[in-house]
Amino acid sequence: MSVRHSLLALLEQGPRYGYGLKSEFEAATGQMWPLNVGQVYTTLARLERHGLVKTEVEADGQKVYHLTDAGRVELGGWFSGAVSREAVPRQELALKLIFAARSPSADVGQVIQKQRAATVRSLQELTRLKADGGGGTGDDPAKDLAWTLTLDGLLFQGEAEVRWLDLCEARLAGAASASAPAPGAPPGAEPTARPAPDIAARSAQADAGGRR
Amino acid sequence: MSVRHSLLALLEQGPRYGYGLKSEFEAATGQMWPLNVGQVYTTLARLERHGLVKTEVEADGQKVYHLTDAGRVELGGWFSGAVSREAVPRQELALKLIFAARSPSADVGQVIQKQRAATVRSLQELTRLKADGGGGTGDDPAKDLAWTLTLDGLLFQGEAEVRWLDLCEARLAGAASASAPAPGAPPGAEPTARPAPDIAARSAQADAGGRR
DNA sequence: CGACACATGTAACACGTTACATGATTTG
DNA sequence: CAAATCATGTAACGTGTTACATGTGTCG
Repeated sequence: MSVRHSLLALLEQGPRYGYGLKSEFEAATGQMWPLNVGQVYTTLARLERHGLVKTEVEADGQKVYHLTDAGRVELGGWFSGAVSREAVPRQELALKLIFAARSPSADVGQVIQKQRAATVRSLQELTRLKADGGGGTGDDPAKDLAWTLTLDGLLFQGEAEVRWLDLCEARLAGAASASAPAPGAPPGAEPTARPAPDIAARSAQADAGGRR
Repeated sequence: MSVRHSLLALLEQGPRYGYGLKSEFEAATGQMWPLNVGQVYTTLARLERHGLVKTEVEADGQKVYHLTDAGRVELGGWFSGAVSREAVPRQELALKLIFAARSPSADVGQVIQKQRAATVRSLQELTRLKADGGGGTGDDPAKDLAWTLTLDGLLFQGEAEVRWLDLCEARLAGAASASAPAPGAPPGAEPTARPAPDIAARSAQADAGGRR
């Protein structure tokens, strides 16, 4: 759903070659998301099959793709509609924890720790990237924007994930102690989300090797 | 990647019928994720092709699926590895904003507002669901756990998304005023993420109709 | 009897992704 | 000249997803 619409967005600004779309896509995302040329052509073929795009063959055999009216409508629909988190990929991580919790062979706590460590590592990497200015050092403003938006998005997602993992850990510990009551643990004391700002800002040392 | 591994996890607890896996999957996720039976069979066929699952045909023609050693290894790998946000679906929303920002026909501000409104609505819906106790009213503890984890995950994701959208809005306003300098806007005053806790707790009234 | 749950599958499609094959043109 | 870039595409695979076709058994 993303490549598809992105190509339509690029074609909105005028007819292009398939190859050109690849470069433009990568330019627009600041090399954040490399795109295989092959995928451009397969996607264009599907778009053409759906009547969102039309092809014109030039004298030398090269093909120029351009948007149809239906394509313009589709693009408008993308821009005016919202992206839903529920519809999109089943939350794999939640699924994983659910099944890890009921698996005899898996240790949920460890699954959480593994994921948490990986996410924190990725957050540190992202903060580093952001501090570096995104590689381009300010040559292309569009690229910088793309980088900033993307990096921020990943950071926010990652921070939310870490907080969620912590909450899950607490919840699962509570569930475990419910079946085998822990000493001095008052029932009904539900674990709650604690605010955990600046996760990514914490030093690598503090987290290296994982907590616990 | 999710259904695949979930089925392996279910088969870890013993051989099952394809149909039974569907019910168990839905029971495990508390009906959070309905699963088409057809997909169970197609997925099982793929798993068998990869040698992660084996079939035994009973006298009456019914098939029993069970895990192979390779399947057990694969499952272990799932549990012990981390899920990466970068690899998984290209952040569609970021992509959308990037292309909306450079599209003459789209109004980025409006795209952001639309998405924000939808996300806030979904957050309210989620909080409502959570308050309701997840439909099951405590009959099945596994189901409650699944619901809690999932709902919390969606809540955290959604809250992060709203905060990110706000940040994007500020950034884009800054970028716009950079090309056409706003009066009294000191350059170098970078917009920053403000903490925005309890977004979902805000009343529906306050947000109905969108801000602005 | 008829509806419903159990049980099995196929066909078809969408999207993403990679690997491979081919050739023209440009440029160091 | 050789390498890189421009340019086009096909084949194949993985995953998710839906719609359809078929049959058995059970229970009201």
